Amino acid sequence: KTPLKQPATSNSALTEIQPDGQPLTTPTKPKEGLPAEPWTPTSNLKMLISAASPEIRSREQRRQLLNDPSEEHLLGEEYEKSHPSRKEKSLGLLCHKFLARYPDYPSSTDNSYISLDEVAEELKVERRRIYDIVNVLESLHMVSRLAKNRYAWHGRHNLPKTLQALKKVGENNKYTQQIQLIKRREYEHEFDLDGDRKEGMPKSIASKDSEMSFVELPGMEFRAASVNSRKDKSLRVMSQKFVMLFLVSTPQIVSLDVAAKILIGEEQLEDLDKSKFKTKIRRLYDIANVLSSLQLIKKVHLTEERGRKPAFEWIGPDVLPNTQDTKLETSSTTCSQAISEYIPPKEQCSKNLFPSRGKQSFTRHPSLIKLVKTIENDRRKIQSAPTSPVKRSASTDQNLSAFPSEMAQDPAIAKHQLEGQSKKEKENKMKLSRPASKSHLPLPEVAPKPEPLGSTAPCQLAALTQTLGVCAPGHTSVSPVILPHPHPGVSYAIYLQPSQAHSVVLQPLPCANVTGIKSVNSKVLNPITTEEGDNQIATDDPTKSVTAKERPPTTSETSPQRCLKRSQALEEISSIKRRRRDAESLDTHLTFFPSGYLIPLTQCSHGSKAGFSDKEKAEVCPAQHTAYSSPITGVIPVTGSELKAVNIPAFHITPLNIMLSPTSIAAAPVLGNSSLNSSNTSSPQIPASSVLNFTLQHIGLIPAGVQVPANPFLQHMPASSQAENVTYSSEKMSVQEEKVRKNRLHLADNFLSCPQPPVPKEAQEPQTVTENFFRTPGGPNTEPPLSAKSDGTAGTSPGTLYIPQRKLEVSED
DNA sequence: CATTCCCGCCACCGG
DNA sequence: CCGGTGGCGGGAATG
Repeated sequence: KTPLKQPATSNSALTEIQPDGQPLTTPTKPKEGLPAEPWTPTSNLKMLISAASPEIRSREQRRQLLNDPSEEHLLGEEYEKSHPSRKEKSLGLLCHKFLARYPDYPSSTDNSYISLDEVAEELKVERRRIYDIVNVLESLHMVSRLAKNRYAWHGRHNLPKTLQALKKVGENNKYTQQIQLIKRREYEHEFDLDGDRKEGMPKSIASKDSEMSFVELPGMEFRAASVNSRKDKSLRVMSQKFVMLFLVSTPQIVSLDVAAKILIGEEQLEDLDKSKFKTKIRRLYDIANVLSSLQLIKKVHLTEERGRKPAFEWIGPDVLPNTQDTKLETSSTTCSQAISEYIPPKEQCSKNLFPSRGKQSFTRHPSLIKLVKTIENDRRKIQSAPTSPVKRSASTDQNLSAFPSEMAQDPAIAKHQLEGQSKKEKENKMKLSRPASKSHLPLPEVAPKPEPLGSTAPCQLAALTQTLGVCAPGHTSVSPVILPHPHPGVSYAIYLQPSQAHSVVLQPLPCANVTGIKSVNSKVLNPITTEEGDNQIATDDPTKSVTAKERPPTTSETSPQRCLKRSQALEEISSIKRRRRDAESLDTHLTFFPSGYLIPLTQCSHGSKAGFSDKEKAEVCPAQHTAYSSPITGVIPVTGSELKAVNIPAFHITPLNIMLSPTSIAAAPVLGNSSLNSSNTSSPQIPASSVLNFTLQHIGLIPAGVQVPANPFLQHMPASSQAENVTYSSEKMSVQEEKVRKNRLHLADNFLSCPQPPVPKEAQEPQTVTENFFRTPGGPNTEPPLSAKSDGTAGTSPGTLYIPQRKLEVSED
């Protein structure tokens, strides 16, 4: 109804102009015109949000009619025309607005109370919608019900505890297993089209968890006391369960359908009541939207066989496994967070984003907006692309550090800066910040689809792998890069599905920059992936193959791991079995990934996002997506790393001449400790110099590109280089830069994520190692290197390693 | 057509 | 019994 209305347009224009006025005037009721709400503090925020919000951004490509061939900036934005747009009424946006009203970390002094109808009125939405938001917030103990129409706002203060509690409960519920089971089941279905299959264990692990009711926090319950109603039903509980799923699963990614199945509680096989399932999904979307607004999760797409399926990735703070003292909790939560806590609550969001600039002006700054939009769009594209290849400009970070001036060019960078200035976490609210946050991981991730393996053994391998950072070898001149291991949640493996593989690889990236790389990768990978993947995967268990090869038996089946396995398996198989042409391709492939440094990444759970934030900034959001999308890339690196770690004989490796870098060495010990001891010693001698470079670069003392000499390893990669050249061609800036960039990209791409197994305690060791390693250069502990996280990224240069922010943080602590 | 998810009916329940 | 809550699912908007 009234899709386009002139009047509306006018209104909108006005609205836009108004600094605060809600950009969205009530569509339904034209009468009120623009209510000038007293949004003082938040108004700016809103604007920002609206501007930044992905939804709005593309918004229908805005009138094509109008054209605005060039610029746009404000103009483009201004006439949105679409008032009634559904997106503008989305729960996510509404939630943003809601959140903007309250400080993330309200000081005890300010008592913020929430009056539902008041809020509803102000936000101009039906009360019903507010309930949706409040209910999930309540599930996180960010608010508590005081009385009838009244809630108390606690902000994120309780978040750490709540998450911890939820995680604990989730573990008790054996959600991990349930997830596994469901995935396996799915997998089976897929594979055995016919269904049937004897099914090893159709019934789930009885988790009679049944409905656990609402998880309360120690300090909180009494609050609600009198008016509190028990028996909370769905949304609240559902929300908690949903969060639990993220907290317990290793790649902290949960697909909607899996979540729905688990939440339905029914595991009983397939009685998937279709309608029930649908309803559940609907609810999950509601919850997810709110959680997304809270920056706790973000939407991703798992590329799976048959297309992609919606899923969400946890991007919230890591929850420490062990509770220990309260103090710990608080502090542990990431330094940045802690810091943020103390930050003035008030301005939080938007303002912080652009501190240096006038906030308002900044907000409106056309270029900024544009950037945001662009980013968003890119991100979107990437995401949307079914099998989008990787793209992401790894270069971003480097550039930043190296050449600040260049920032302008890279949107990501710009963002980065912005964020950097402000406290990162805080601004999360803004959509702007969002993109940045996403990107934090430099490594591409692999989406895992655990199903295949069904097997059993828990995989420590994965853990190992994860633990170690895998380094993708740079190409040619590039110095070795170290990838920080993303933490558990961060990365995941992509499924390599046979079918997908092709597509993925082949498809060009939306992003120009990356494209080149991608294509290269694709070339190499394709052959293998495609064929092998299909055959292999379909046919046998990757695990088996792996094992045969020399893999440590223990591989587990975590989803990510599986991926790895698969990929590895593929590779191996291909190499061995399919020597024929495949072998060739393989070689190429191998070539492609010459050496890598393994760094032990600790999986420190503690890493806080804040740490990431830096990285995030550096990496544009798209990157992540990219990562996901490009399974291939990820696979390769992983393999290499794993191999090393495992001591796999690597014939594969051999050709490459992979050497163990210092990193690897460091890693070795870690590995041993962590779980499999397989190799440790195997590492060959590593040139000390490389290490130094590493460190130095890392620290930022040396420009990444510079360190060249050290890496002997990189030198070989004939095929790959060729590919690169070919693909890449096109224009280049300075050769060097380009190269670097490429490398980076490569690296990034390559870095696959290693899946992280849930290995709580062991992490410490690795961490320690890592820290020491890094510190060495710097000096005594202190965190000279990246010191502030902000620079970590910057410091990094092409060849440089990425240091995981977490580490830094950890070390700092 | 598939995915996302808004809208709002209407059952429930606390007061 | 009333009005606040919030389950629930149709079906519209989007992809």
